[in-house]
Amino acid sequence: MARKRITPGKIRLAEVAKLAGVSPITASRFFRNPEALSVGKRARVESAAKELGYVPNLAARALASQRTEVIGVLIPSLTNNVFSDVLRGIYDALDGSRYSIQLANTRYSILQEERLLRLFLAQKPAGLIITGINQTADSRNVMETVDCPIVQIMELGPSPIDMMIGFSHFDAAKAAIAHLLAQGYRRIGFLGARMDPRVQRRLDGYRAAMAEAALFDPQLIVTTAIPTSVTLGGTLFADLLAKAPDIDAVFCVNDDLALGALFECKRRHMAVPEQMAIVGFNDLEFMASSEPTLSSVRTNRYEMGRNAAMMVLETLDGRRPAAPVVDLGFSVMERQSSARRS
Amino acid sequence: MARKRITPGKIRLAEVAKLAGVSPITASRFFRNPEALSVGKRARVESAAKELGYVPNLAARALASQRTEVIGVLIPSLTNNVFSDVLRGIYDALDGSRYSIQLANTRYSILQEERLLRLFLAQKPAGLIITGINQTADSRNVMETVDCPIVQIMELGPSPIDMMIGFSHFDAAKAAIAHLLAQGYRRIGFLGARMDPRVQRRLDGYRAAMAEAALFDPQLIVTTAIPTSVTLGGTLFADLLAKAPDIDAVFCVNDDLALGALFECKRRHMAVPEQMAIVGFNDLEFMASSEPTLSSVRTNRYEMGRNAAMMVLETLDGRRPAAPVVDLGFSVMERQSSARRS
DNA sequence: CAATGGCTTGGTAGCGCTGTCAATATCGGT
DNA sequence: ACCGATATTGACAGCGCTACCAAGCCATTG
Repeated sequence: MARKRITPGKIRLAEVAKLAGVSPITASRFFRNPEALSVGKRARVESAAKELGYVPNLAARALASQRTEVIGVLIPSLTNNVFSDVLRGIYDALDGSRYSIQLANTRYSILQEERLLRLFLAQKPAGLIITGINQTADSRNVMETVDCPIVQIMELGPSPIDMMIGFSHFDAAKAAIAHLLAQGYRRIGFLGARMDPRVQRRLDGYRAAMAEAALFDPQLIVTTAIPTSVTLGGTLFADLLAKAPDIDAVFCVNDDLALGALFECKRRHMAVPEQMAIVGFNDLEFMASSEPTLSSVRTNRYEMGRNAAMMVLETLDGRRPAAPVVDLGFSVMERQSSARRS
Repeated sequence: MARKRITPGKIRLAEVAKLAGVSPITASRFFRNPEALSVGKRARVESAAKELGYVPNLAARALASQRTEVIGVLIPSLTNNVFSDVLRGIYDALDGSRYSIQLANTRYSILQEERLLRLFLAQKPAGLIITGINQTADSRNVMETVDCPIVQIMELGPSPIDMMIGFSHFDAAKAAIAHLLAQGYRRIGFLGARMDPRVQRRLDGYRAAMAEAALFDPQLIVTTAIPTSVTLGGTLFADLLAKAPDIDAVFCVNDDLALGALFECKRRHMAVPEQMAIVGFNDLEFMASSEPTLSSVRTNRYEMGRNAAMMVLETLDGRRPAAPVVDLGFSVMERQSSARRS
């Protein structure tokens, strides 16, 4: 026969309830919905809990209530600064709430993503934040059957699973090119790395803008599947120059590439922007303080993370967010590196 | 009387056991220690689980076993690239294991850290990874009484709580200064931001190296509590030049500051390294591809995270790691920005 | 004054799994 | 063929909390 597995010093809800002179269930209610208690008992339970240093056992709570207080977050990369900003927003928004974060890294693989998704959803998360709109069909199915708020972040698309917050990468890239065209640049190269779906859409935006201006030329495009880096920016820029020596500007799908291109220009003693204009994407902090300062497309990454988490919280609170799809927009930061052609 | 709360479609361990023709407890054992089963039953349980798509309920497991399969990770910042590298190492090491990560951000506050620590430890984590060696006395007490592997990362110190992996920030800074001295630089400035304990120790290393060379001068030091950024690097460097216009080199406590200083030099048309040598810290990727390339102290951040997680895993497996304290060292990457003085 | 209804509180059972120990099967050695 | 030792398997209870229902309490109402 199994023995009583008594746990000596541990403080359980029952101990708090006894000290407060109420039933365990009333004490339990105090932690979930204090409003439901009479003022007197509320105070008694509160002080008893504090006196004993009670910390609820989350596993027991999850088992009994059949739900957890965990919000799953799926992002494709931990290295990319873009996602660290988003993450910071999410953590900040959830700070102080009773929810915690379960983070996983899909490494830009939608199959990996699907696997992680199943893993997460099996534990009944309170909510889910997932990157992008390119999930596998199975992933979508799983998400549609599950009953928890889901926010897709980073971009916008036609059929949100539940909620969505992001901006149009196509429009953002197009606006960057429009800026360069307005400044008088004509042979505008394109540098792309990693080529994930969002980068792909930036390429589409570039292509559309160039085609509209009747300036499109496939020779101007250099891309690679290799993950981005400053060094890679230099290499790709060199490749581009080899293919199209007559370019007068380059649009980089992110700021690391742009910085690499800038350094490569310096190495070749090419004047920026006189001989070569450069525009990046994301507007990381350093873009505003380089020499020359680098133009970029500002995206609101921190707000994206923060709002996504807040949308989840609101839904969990029963208050449906004002809009299920939020466009955070972007703005082209026009700096020295793309100033008007002399 | 309470009703049977039956959950219709859900697959529980009992269902798997029934299909496999074994008792639930045997099925349970399969998931925790397959070796303990006979080959036949092992195969039967395995195929039954796969057929039903069984996913264990972690909350129930945690409640019954009185422990979780979560490794807590406490880091001071989500923005700092340094920590994203460490995190990536941790995630990579734990990928495929049954453990998951619970991440929290202390925001460089040891009080915040203590609060998060209590929160974590109350849920009985399988292990803990914590940044640095400057915890509050209470934090230390809590950690010493708890029974789980704990790894302190990022630096080394005299009295590890349990395990420790890092390097000497003091020695690393001293080596950077030694390099500059060897190259013939004499008036070497110091730029510091955030000034967390590790940065402080780098300052100590700088001070010691300069004092040994009889070149120490407090006028050469510029620090601030403001979080680091490239822009700040430019600003601090300008401050330093105002205080000590005769400096011939500058040691920056991180690479962002170094990059900012480089840009400021360019803005002032100061030749690097002819008029001003620059050395950074951490050796982020871009340091090797800037123009000129920037010297820095390479630290093994990814390995630090990876090894820390592996040390936890080994301990949980009952295999005590070879060494409880690991010094990952550093290396001074000598590049153009600190080449010999002409 | 009984009936009604809202607010609070409590009792009971069970969420899905595993720790402990006991029982049974297997095996080599004498 | 018997013994003890080892490898497998099973029974039971309970981890700490909450869902559900019921009951108690009080004020209001016809």
